[in-house]
Amino acid sequence: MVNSPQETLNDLFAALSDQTRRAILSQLLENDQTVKQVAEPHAISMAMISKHLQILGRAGLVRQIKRGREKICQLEPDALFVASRWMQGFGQFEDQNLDALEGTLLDLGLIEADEG
Amino acid sequence: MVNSPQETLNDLFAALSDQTRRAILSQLLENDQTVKQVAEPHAISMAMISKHLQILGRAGLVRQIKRGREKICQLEPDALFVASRWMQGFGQFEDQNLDALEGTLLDLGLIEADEG
DNA sequence: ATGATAGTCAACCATATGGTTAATAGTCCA
DNA sequence: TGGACTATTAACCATATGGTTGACTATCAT
Repeated sequence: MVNSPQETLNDLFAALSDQTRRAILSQLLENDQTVKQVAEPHAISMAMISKHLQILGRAGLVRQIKRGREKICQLEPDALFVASRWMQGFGQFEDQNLDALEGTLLDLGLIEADEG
Repeated sequence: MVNSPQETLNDLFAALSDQTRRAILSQLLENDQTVKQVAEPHAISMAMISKHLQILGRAGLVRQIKRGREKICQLEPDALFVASRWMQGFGQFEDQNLDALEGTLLDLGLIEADEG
């Protein structure tokens, strides 16, 4: 079941619309963590953390790798790029300039094409 | 009642998590529209469009100006910048690199400041 | 004044979400 | 083997959301 681009954006933005989930992403930016470790700073149940991680997983923002009885959670920041790209359609703010820049940079060979 | 930064991001991302609302933003990117005009391409009731516009308004993405019996809806793209900025905290994806690169390129004279 | 038009509000429905606690499935280890 | 630990699932609750229809307010035009 491959999601449509619209559904992908729905899931992405919905995943980002909760502070706990954004905090989890920040934690995972520092380093990979087990579910337990992810839960630690938050005053909510493990069950809820598990659900949040599911939502982040559905959005493609977090990957989980089973290791023994633990599960390692890793950030997948490329998913954010999709959302960022969508936003760049809305000209006036500075990212747009960066977007325009990308083509130039590719031409100049200063960056690599990594179309996800 | 000033929203906390977290609540601001909640509202922003939640507003973006619905395709109808994203479509409305795209419409308003083209030109300002009355509520009626906003509703036209969508197969849902005016009441629902009104609600969507409320949510977009709460997120700071759309402003409404009353003109006679109509209400003109205008895009406020600066709000997107807040969300975009938040995303840029997540280093690994290329915007960040582009951002860092921009200064270098300016130094090299390969691009002009604030180019379109 | 009357009617048509633009927009919002209220009541309602179904479903999703953030949260809980309790139960369950795996895994590690003494 | 049995207990401790990690993580998910199930059942439940309250609230929010996307949607409807119908009533209502305000404005425009004849």
